Amino acid sequence: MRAAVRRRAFWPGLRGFFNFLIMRECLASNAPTMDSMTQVSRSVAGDSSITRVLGILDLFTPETSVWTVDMLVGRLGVGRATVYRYVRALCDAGFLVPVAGAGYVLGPRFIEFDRSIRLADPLLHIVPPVMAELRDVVNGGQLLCAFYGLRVLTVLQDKTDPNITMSMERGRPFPLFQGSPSRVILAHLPTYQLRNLALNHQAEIAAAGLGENWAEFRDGLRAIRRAGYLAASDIDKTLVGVSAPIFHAPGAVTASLCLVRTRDGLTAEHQAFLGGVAVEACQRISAALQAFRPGEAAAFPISRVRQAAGIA
Amino acid sequence: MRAAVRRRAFWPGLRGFFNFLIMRECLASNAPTMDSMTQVSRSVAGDSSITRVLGILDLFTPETSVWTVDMLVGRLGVGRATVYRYVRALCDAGFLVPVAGAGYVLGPRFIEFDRSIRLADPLLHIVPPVMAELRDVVNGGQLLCAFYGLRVLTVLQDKTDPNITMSMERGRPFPLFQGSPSRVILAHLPTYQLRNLALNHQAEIAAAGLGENWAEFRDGLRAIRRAGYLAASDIDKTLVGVSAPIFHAPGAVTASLCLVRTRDGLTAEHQAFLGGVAVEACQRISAALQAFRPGEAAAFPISRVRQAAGIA
DNA sequence: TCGCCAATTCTCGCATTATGAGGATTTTTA
DNA sequence: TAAAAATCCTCATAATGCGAGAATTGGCGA
Repeated sequence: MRAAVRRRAFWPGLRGFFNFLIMRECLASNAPTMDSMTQVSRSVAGDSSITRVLGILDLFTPETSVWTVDMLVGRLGVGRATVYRYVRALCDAGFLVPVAGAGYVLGPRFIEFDRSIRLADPLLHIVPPVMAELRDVVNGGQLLCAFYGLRVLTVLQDKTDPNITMSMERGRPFPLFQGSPSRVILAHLPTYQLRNLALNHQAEIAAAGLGENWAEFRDGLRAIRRAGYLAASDIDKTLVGVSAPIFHAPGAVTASLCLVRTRDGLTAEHQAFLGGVAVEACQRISAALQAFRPGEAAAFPISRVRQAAGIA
Repeated sequence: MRAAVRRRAFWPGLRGFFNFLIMRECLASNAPTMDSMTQVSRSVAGDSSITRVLGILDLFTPETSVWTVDMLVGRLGVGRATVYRYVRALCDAGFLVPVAGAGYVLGPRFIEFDRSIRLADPLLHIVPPVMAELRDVVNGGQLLCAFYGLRVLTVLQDKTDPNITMSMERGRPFPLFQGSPSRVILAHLPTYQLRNLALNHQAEIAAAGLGENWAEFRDGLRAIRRAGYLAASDIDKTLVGVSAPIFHAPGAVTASLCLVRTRDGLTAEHQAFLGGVAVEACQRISAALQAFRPGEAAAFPISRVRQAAGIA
């Protein structure tokens, strides 16, 4: 009750700030906010104190980046003491930080872990020089997108054309079935994975126009695989993304490189040219990746679609 | 047992890769690896399944970025089923991802959360243009360091002098009592916070040469506060960092800007000049921060040193 | 495409430990 | 310095996390 008073004291201002941020981002790209889409598919968890604690972190979005204990009590439906226990554990681990007055925000641990991932990622050692080399040829923008479990997200960005306002900086998630970076990765997944996906995500696949049934889905992806690259503009309608796959082992896709140009006046020939550039670059990247330490099986994330999940 | 066989199959190669990374980093900066120092002070937690689960993530360092279930069983001393339960919760939340064969690595959630923090951080909207403006004046490097709870870490970096090899990119933690960015923040903390720090971290303060007792500690920091900036080269001996504080509210320090130059041939006059530049820039940044949305109390992390911790 | 084997999940009884209410403490602000 | 708000501590109760083994699934080779 008392906290509610405090909250009102600084909340409207913050809201204003974050609305500004969101608007800025939405205006920058013509794409709708995709975060919410990926956010939803995440809450398939069971119930235990552990999932409840981890679930708290999901509440901290750019739109709602400050949570007071009282807000959490209301949201989680558990006692105040329990919320304090949860929050304390997360604070001790550095995942949350208290802010002046009251409330908590995401903590420094995420920034540190991101660095840790960057340091350990061979892709980020190999790709930057390739991107720099391609910069003038592409004359637009480039994205490196990694495949994590069942998520695709940008891990590296390079932009030259100031007219291209890509809000696709590191950390921005892609819907699994939309955008050329995702779909070109999808196309190179092993068959049994694709079958599981078709079983578990039929509605989303149909909604993305990837086919109404398994045969259509499979054949569509096979066509992409045959072409070697995929050009599409299904996320930002004013842009075209030309993506090719990157493999950490023969037949094992792990990422994709996406060359971005404004759609305006881009001929089919030019698209094909960009496709060739992307494929050639990705072949070099893949080779470097596999040769990084000779004879080594690298540690790259794999997809894991649970069959049981589809039955429920 | 069977997993141990698999592990041996790919482990040596990975070790080689990461040793390479670590070496590369240590060679780049002449500074000792500080991560371990900050790592240690983190494990003050009690014991519960929650802290145990969160503690698992701490095991994933750049040196040991892949953990198999069997390794975790050995390390945590809990049953295999329990480890699977923990790992599953973390995977479902996106904090871990299974890799081919066996084992887990840090997941995409950290990359997404880092972006979330970047989007919500007013500093990252205000400071880049200031850094760009200072680039030619400084003619070296610049760091923006944020104060998170009781941690200081780099959140933004700008480098022009190629001779300065700063391994201080985003996410790199600073020891609380070392380095000019940390110490200049320390100097502007409220008195009761400093008193708690002096109680709880006496040994570290003495080790960092900040005084053997409360009076020395306080007076040293007061001198820094009087000067308005701090020049030091206590982390990388070949460099000098000149730092000034940034305030999110009058008297409430939240970050620091650090101008970096090679120590070689840097006169006292030049140091004073850089100090003036830093102070002036930070005053502008602070003003912008406080004016970002007029009349609003912003949500900045605060330090919270628990008095009870000092008694134990 | 099928089948095998390792990797993961499930089942269930038991015991540890998470929970909530309210009071004690600490932190912060005036 | 003192008052108010936020955070933490204590303890009895009951829920739920734990471990061992069985059952299942997913990944890889033929």
